[in-house]
Amino acid sequence: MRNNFSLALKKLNLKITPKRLAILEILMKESVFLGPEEIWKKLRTRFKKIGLPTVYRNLEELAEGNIISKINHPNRQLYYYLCPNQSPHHHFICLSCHKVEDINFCILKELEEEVINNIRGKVLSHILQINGLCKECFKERKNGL
Amino acid sequence: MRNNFSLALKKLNLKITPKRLAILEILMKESVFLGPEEIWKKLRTRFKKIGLPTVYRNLEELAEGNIISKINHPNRQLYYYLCPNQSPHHHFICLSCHKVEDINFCILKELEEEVINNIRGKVLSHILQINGLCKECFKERKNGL
DNA sequence: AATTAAATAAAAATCATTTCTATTTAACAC
DNA sequence: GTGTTAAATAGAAATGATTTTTATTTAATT
Ligand SMILES: [Zn+2]
Ligand SMILES: [Zn+2]
Ligand SMILES: [Zn+2]
Ligand SMILES: [Zn+2]
Repeated sequence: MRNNFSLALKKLNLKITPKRLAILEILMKESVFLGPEEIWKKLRTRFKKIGLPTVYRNLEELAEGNIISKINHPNRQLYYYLCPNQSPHHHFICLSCHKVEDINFCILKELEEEVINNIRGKVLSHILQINGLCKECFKERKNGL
Repeated sequence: MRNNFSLALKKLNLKITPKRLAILEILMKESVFLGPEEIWKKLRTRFKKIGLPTVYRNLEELAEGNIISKINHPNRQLYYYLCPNQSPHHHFICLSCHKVEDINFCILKELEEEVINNIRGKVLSHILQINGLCKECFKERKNGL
């Protein structure tokens, strides 16, 4: 996987730096979305010198290059997620525990058809995200915990 | 329509203030999404005393009450839109001229089915938005204008 | 080893948004 | 209309996540 990352970074003309790889490794281990500050804290256990702006910058570049995906959180802060699933799909995020799960369909085709036929414009990007409570968090809330 | 607004505000236990109605009137006239500062500038032609925090607060309350809808802009700033279309649907926004157009389908049903069957959690909210160029802006860009 | 452009640390700035407090106003009862 | 009360507001100030800046370091290439 480290090799895949290196390859992906090469393709984007991003240098393969230890910190960049560490950010990807941290994200890869997680099934929840993480914010820049959380990632920074984890990085600081491995690097004695690492600035928060470096984390912000790298996350932005990686998202720009579609290696990681940005989460649309209601609190409007930045969160990122590295999805192992390569096929086009969308995400369910748990607002309680931050777990990300795949929604196994992508509506891009239908959307583009609609936009071409009715709006006669061009699609540049689309957001589809479901916010809710995962199985475990929903159960807990039902039980009043 | 002013009466409809008053009724809607009543239902939300929000007082019917001139400024609140003015914000709704401004948004109703527009086919583009507007930011708090743009709305504030328009309001200042009618009210000599009006604070920007009042605009922010009101927009938030109106969005919370589903009278207006929040736009998900890539620049992550706040924008709002008052849609005349009451039926459940989603929006195409033009990143160039800020026009909002309706996408005439809502995928809430399919999403909930997927979440119930596969994720076994609860849907609290969902975002579907298409960002692109409207007919006019797309034409302009094609022509290299 | 030398070269060069990209990446980084650290400090500082930014600026959209929110909070705070004293004052005003809408809604309601009389 | 007058009085009462809770909500709304103005204005000033604070907030804090994110971005910018600049000098230094490092990855990649020769
Ligand atoms: Zn995924
Ligand atoms: Zn959860
Ligand atoms: Zn347009
Ligand atoms: Zn609409």
